[in-house]
Order: sequence, then C-alpha cells, then structure tokens
Amino acid sequence: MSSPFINKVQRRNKNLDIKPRFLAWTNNNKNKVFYIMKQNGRKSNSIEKALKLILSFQTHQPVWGVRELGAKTGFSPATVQRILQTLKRYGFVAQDMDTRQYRLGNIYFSLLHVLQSSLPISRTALPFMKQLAGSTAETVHLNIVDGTERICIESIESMQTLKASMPIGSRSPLYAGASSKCLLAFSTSDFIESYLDTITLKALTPHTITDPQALELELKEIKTNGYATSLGEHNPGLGAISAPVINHEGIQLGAISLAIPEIRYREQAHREVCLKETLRIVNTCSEMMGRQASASPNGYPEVI
Amino acid sequence: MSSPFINKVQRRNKNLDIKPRFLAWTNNNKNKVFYIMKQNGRKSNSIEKALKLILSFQTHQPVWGVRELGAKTGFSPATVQRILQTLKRYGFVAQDMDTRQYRLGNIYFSLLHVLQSSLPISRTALPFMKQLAGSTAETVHLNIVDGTERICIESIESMQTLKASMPIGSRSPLYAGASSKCLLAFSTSDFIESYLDTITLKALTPHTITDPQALELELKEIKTNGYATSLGEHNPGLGAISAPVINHEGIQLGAISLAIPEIRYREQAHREVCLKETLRIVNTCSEMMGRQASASPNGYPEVI
DNA sequence: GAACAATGTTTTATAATATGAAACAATTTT
DNA sequence: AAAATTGTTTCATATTATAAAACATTGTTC
Repeated sequence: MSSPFINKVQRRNKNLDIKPRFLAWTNNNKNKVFYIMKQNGRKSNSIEKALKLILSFQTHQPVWGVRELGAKTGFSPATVQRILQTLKRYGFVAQDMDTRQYRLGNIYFSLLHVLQSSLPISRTALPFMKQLAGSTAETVHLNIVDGTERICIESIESMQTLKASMPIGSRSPLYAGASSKCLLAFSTSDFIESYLDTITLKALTPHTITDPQALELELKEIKTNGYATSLGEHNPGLGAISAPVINHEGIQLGAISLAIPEIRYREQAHREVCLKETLRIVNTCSEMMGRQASASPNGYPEVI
Repeated sequence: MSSPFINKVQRRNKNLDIKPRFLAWTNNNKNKVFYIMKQNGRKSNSIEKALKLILSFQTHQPVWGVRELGAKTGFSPATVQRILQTLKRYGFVAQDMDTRQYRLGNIYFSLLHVLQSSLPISRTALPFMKQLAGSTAETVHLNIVDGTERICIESIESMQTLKASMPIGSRSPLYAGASSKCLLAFSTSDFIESYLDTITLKALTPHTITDPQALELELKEIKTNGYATSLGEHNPGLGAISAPVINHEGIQLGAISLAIPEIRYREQAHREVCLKETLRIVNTCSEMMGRQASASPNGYPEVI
C-alpha cells in the first residue's frame, strides 16, 4: 500500500485562505489546523454534505486532501473520509494512488452525455452549428439560461490560430456579452422584469453595460432586430454575434453564437457574413424545433 | 402551480420493463404498480441512494417521475421525492415545470469543466488534436482507461458529410477497437494480465476479437509497432487508428485516435497519411508531457 | 359527468444511520 | 530522535432517514 502523504513541494502549493476560527482535528494542541464554522443557518443532511464536497472541486483547486476539505467545508475528517469513499465507489470522485488525495471522478463524462441527450436542442442544433463553423471559420457555441446565468452547453472551436475559446460549462451573467443579452432579451417579460429588479450590473470589463436603462433599451433593440452583438463586454478583445432558437410555441430554447477575435470582428465584411450566416442557421434550427414538437411526441426531431 | 400529471402520449412512451414482485405504493389494491426488491446484498446509505438515483438517468430514459424511479430503484416514493428535492437544490437534477418530472441538472456542464482541468492530458493534447483534425479531416478523439473500460474525454468531429461520431463520455470494453486495444497494450503488464484473466470477450460485431490468445498476440504487436488499428471491431463500418501518449516515466496517460468511415479507411494512401500524422502528433504530445513533469511541479505544462 | 386511478408531495412515529472524538499507522519535517 | 501531519478506522451516542398513509390535483374511463 502506498503512502498517505504528500511531499513538501505539493504542500507549498496549497493556499487555503482560511481564517483561523476554531481549533480542530489535530492530535496535538499546538494550533496549526483550523476550520471555518458553518455560517449559513441550515444544517446539512448527509446528501447535502456529499454534494457540497463534490462542488468543492473547482478549476483553481481540483485536488483535495481529506483534512483540507474538512477544514474548507466544516465537516470532520471522519465524515469527509467516509463520504469520499462512498463517492469513490460510484465514480463521483477518484483517488490518486500515490498522494491518496481526491479529484473528481470520470463519471461526469458519462453524465454529460446523458444530460445532452435530455436537452433536445443540443442534438438538433449541433449539425447546424457545424455548418456555421464551416462557413465562418469562427468558434460557434450554444448557450442556455441556467438560473441567472448563461451557460455554454456545446462548443465548436475555430481551427484558426487566433481564435476565441468558449469551453462547455463556461458561464457569464445574463447582462454581459452577446449570448447573454440575447438569452435575456428573448426570455419572458416576467423573467426579464424580475431579473432587472434583483441584479446589480457589475463592470466585468470597461465595455460592460452598467446602466440599467441602457440595458433595457438594448434588450428591446435585440428583440426587434432578432440578434445581439457585443464587443469586449465580458472578455476584453472578444466580439460576439448571437441569435435565439425559438420553438413552435415561441419559447426560447437557447442561443447560437459566434465568438470572434476583435481584429476580425472589426472587419465589416466578415462581420456581415457572420451575422447573415448565423441568422440563416438559427432560423433553420428554429424551424426544426417547431416541426419536431408537433411531429414527434417524445421530444426528438424526426430527421428527414 | 402547475399540474403533477403527464399526458397520455407521454405515458405511452414509457416501458418500464419491470417484473412484478411485490405490490407497493398505490393507494388502491388493484395491483398496477410494482417494484423490484433490492437484490444486491449490501444495504445503501442515503448518499448511495442519491448517487443511484443520479445514475438512473440514462440516454435511453433521461426523464423520470418520482414513483417510476422508486419502482426502478426499490426506494419508496417519499424517499425518492426527498432526495430529488435535495439534488434539485444543488443543481444535480432539474424538474420540468409542466410535467413535474425530473432530468439531470445543468451542474454537470460545470463539473465537466473542472474535471478536464484536473486531467492535465486534456489541456495538453487538445491543440495537437486540432492539428491532427486539420491535416486528416477525420474525427479525432482522446481516450483514457476508466476501470475496465475506455472512455472518450475529448472529441473533435470531422467536418465532412460522412464522418464518424465519437461523443465525449462514450465507452467501450478494452478489447474492442483501436483506441481500446491501444490503451490496454500500453498499460502495465500487471493490469493486462489481471484484465485478460477476468474478462470474457463478447463479440460486439462480427469483427470483434473473441479469442484470448489472438488478443494477447495483437497486444504485443501493438506495443512493438507503437500504434493500434481496427476495422469494425466495436462499430460496424468504422475504422480507427490509435497511438498512446506516454509521460517521462513511461506511464501511459491516454490514447489519441482517429475514427474513420470504412470507405475512406480502405484507401491505403489516406490511411497511411492518417497513421503518419497520428504518430507525429502523439510523439510531440508525449514530449510535452515528459518535459512538463520535470519542469512544472503542479501538473500543468509550461507553454513556450 | 361521475367514478376511478395515477401522479407529485407532505406528514409522522419509529427504526436506522450518520456523527465526531480519539486512536492508529505511515511518513515528512524539525 | 522527536514532533507534526497525513489518510484511515473504531465506536458509543444522538441525529436523521425511512415507509406507510394521507392529500391534492388531474387524466382516464364508461
């Protein structure tokens, strides 16, 4: 059996950023390990604990030790250990054989596959997105609303050397960027209203719209035009064009977008081609989703 | 509030395929709803129940009702209901507002993003895979070993009309197909031995290798050649070329593969170009992983 | 239109299980 | 050589998960 220990270099890379509050879980009493007391009122049941542990794995720290994770979440090492072993048994986390530390398990590759099959728009839109990628040579991505955020659920990256990256799972608030604004503009008026009431517009870049009235005006324009554009509202140097996929009931299912580096976005001819092609693809896709709903009751399109 | 009911058409689409065993969970006694008694010996704790519920959502049935899922898993509707509500609160499942039924939540898009960041090979290989996609115009995919299966963790689909599809999350046993055989051939000899001892070779297509000795011989050839090929071993009509990415310690990190429709795979000139390009890319990628391991201690490559 | 049957959901007494402190074994650091 | 840190296991106890029944709502049947 291998060692449960990690070396000095690895340990140095860990900056917990945890303020000492209560001494806990060390065998000696010379205050070195601390944990943060749970602050949100509700006590977690065991399933919630397991889910919180899963959600602790993030891009900036994808690997955790047991005690370290206990310190972060406020659960005892014994509890963290037991839950992680259960999660490991089902593939939700994996354990490094050498360091004995944990990372997310490979099950999420499979679950993504299932998830995409339960979102009909993903299947329907993909072939059209490929057409769009072919005719514009830019990064094409598909977005949906998730709570108060945009989330990218499909992405075809441009083959060019200078290209925009838009990985699956990337998120942004609904007020910044063409895709976000497009999703918001074509939501129900109830949703827009409650969104604008609750949200505060933080500037993510110098070009983010921060004036609520300017945003409201822009949303109306987007709805009139049938598409949204942006330049550097969410990512500096990144331009975008986005248009909605609408089903037969007039409900927005998602937005297909192009992410274009500023240098090419500023070429008017290229921008016009991109816009024209995007609108053509989105209209075809909307027609597919419209037809499908009446023709096939189980939610999948009948391919002709 | 919307209705907890689903319509006739939707209900007709459900074929539970459950054999009656014990009558349960219906308010009248006219035996219509049944459930399967848990058969595997170990009793589940609540977290295991939650994970089993998550894993019940599959491609062939991505949407479930509470009682239906209770019948499938052997848990009472009250339990299923409570767990699903917890999972919903954290985004692990989502509930359709109209039908009140459940599907997987959008959290998995984000978790995939995190997972890919904890597998350095994914980041390193992607740009090289794009080069390969450009020079061969075929579908390129990246695979790793997960338990006793191959799993696809990155995929760049060909732009051609006739192309092979290989979605992220798709799996196959380690004895069928070029990618699988390549992963197996370059595993440790201990792993190969125990794998060959435990597994039975089922024919997935007429071309699947079912003779253990033939497989063993093929694995040795693959290790000698440095690459694997296959035609229709896992999917009829699908050819493939696969080669391993190896780090500085000689450990295999994954396999980069081309999936090629049979009609193009049979063209010798094209096949040779594909093979040559694959080997070139894989070698560059292995060099990257080798350099990275000694240069950067935190597991990410230093980009030049 | 009336009776019936199916659905998601809530309640509640009870049985089952999750919990944290302490100890353990292995290893690195001092 | 001693101290400190790690993942892991044990165990009495207190918390929590459980299933049956009931509820509210809607689809189906005759």
